[in-house]
Amino acid sequence: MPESGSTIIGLNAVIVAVRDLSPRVLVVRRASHALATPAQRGEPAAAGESPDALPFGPFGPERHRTLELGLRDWVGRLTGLNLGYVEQLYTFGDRFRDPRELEGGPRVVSVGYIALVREAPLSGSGEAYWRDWYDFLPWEDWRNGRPPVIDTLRDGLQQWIERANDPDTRQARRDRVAMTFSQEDATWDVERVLERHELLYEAGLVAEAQRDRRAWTAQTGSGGVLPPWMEAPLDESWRPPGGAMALDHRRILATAMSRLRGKLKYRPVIFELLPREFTLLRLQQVAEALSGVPLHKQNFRRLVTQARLVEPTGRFDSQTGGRPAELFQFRREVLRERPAPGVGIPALRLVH
Amino acid sequence: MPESGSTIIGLNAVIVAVRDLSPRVLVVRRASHALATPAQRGEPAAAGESPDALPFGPFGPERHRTLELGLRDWVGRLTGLNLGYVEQLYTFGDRFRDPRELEGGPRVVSVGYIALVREAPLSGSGEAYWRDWYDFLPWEDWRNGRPPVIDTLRDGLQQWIERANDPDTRQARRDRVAMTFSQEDATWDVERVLERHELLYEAGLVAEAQRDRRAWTAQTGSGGVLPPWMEAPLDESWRPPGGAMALDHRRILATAMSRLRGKLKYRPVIFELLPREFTLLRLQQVAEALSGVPLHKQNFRRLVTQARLVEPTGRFDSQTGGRPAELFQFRREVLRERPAPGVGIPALRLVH
DNA sequence: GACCGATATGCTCAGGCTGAGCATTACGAA
DNA sequence: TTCGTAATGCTCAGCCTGAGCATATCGGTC
Repeated sequence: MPESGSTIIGLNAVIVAVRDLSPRVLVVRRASHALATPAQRGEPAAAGESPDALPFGPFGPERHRTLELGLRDWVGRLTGLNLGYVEQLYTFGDRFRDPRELEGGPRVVSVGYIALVREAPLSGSGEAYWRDWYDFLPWEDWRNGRPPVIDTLRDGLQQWIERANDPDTRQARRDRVAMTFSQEDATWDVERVLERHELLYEAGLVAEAQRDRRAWTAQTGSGGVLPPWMEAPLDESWRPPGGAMALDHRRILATAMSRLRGKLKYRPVIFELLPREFTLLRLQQVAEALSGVPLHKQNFRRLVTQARLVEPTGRFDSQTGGRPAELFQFRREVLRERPAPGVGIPALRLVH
Repeated sequence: MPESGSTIIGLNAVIVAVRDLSPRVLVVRRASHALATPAQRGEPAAAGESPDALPFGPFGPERHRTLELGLRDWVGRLTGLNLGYVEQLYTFGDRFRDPRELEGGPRVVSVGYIALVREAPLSGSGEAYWRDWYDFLPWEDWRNGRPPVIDTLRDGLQQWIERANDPDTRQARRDRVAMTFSQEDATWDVERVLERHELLYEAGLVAEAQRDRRAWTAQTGSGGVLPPWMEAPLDESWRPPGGAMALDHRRILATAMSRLRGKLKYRPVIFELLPREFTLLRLQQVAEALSGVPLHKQNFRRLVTQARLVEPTGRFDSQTGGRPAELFQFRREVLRERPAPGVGIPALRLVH
């Protein structure tokens, strides 16, 4: 098998903004790799087009003192954005995460970052653009109740469970499905985005699983042994939900969503996405956009005001269609006072 | 300045076990690097000895399908341990994190992992041994009330605040100290281990800050400009608390402690450190050892039993010195039932 | 054989927070 | 003036948490 043995380090950025009710992520078009058969039969990109990719930049050890500074540098050049809040997510280094490895390309280890910005016009050299992150992970949006795609997924997962011959494997699969796609909607855990995506990948239900499987068999021949994480044969009638992304970028996006949803609860990161002054409704909308569940309005207000997370400015916004809403701003002092300030400290639950 | 421009990837492991009341981490002796002046005037290692280091292994892309499998492989060879729970922590890539870079050595980017094991005799090729993690971060152990070293640290931090000439900088420093080393003990946030360590490093209060500063000036000459994160001049009478570690390994340990303390609350990882059957007191002791705070006994029991995290086995342990304690075991089914099972879901607070 | 020290285990109660709904206020438009 | 639409205010039951008091059951001692 061709394998050069070399390794290179790169950086991927999940840059998040919220526009209106839509959480957006910055993507670039990536020329489809020869082996990466464009399998996205789903909604967003027409068949044959290149899938969206997260911005990627190489890490230049001679130029950058830290990984994060390296990231800020090339993101700035690509998009003109000056990143505010930046946090390292995870380092992705699985073999064949870039299919060019199959042809002897180097192992690409990529350090993923999440960055939060207030949406601004893009300049810079790249052809980056914003896209709703639920285009890629539609089953994560429960703001208007249970998303219909969930039923499809549960069907696919049920098939995956039944495909296992061994009863123990079947039980293990059943448990995993129950844990991540809990049967009763009330216990939907908004933070398990990554676990759900990994389960769908292993079950062969997302387009990338098909793509990687084809790339693998094309390279090793159909007689070759598939790695265990690609064992599941695909039902040919299956239409993979959600927009596919290049390489393992949908997994990186899922990691970012998990992390951000978790962080919301105990750190005031949400204000990185808002202008200095905002109404409480706007704050709630952004919290809902990110967490993907509707929140109880009065309780949400009570939460953020009683936690003294925000303070009134005395100014008002009259463009509401009803009674004017007071404008609030983030109270920085809260950082000194409370150990873990965040929105939805408990409220990130479905409203019934 | 010598700088080769090359980069290599390695793996660091923070392997944690709990023995009696002591949370332990696996370390190896590392030959002190020429530039890394042995500055540990603190308690544990005699001056001149090499500091402890976390186990480190190179990543071999040709051999290992994933980073984690690579880690399991060399840890197994080094220690004979078969790692159970393993989780990626963070990727460390700051310039000069390995002082050999100052002499033209390569940039070493290290992916840190935390692993939980039940303590077992060490075999394998290495001279690894267990050490109490509070030897390295003594200010994190509040199980017997406020640790005395806290007063020393607050003194040092006060000096650091006052050393700033600019009033804004002074206020920023004051805020940061208040946030991490909260003045009232009641609001001590056990999860901010990393933030506290980074603050102490920047304030020049831990031995590694001295060491790195000396290495830097030795290389660039005393006239050279120090990087901003090393600006603070050191008070010569200062005795840095806690045992120093090689390179940035104390920072990696702090990252692991932060992550583990946070995770305890919402994932049942604690059972990775316990035998299959245990008393509730033992469970509490391990939770206290990791979180570094005493817990209210009756409430702790109520928490874990009412959350149905454990189930009684009907067997008893009579070695308690008092009434025999019933043995319990982890209830795996809880994973399916509750979205975020963990011990101390709310109880990780000081008992008054 | 009763007593004591030590620990496990059981129970209660006040206070705070959460989920949920009802009520009132204040704008623009008809 | 009325109506539609939001913003904002208020209440209340239920649950969870912090804290303490009470009881059970061992080994060892007198």
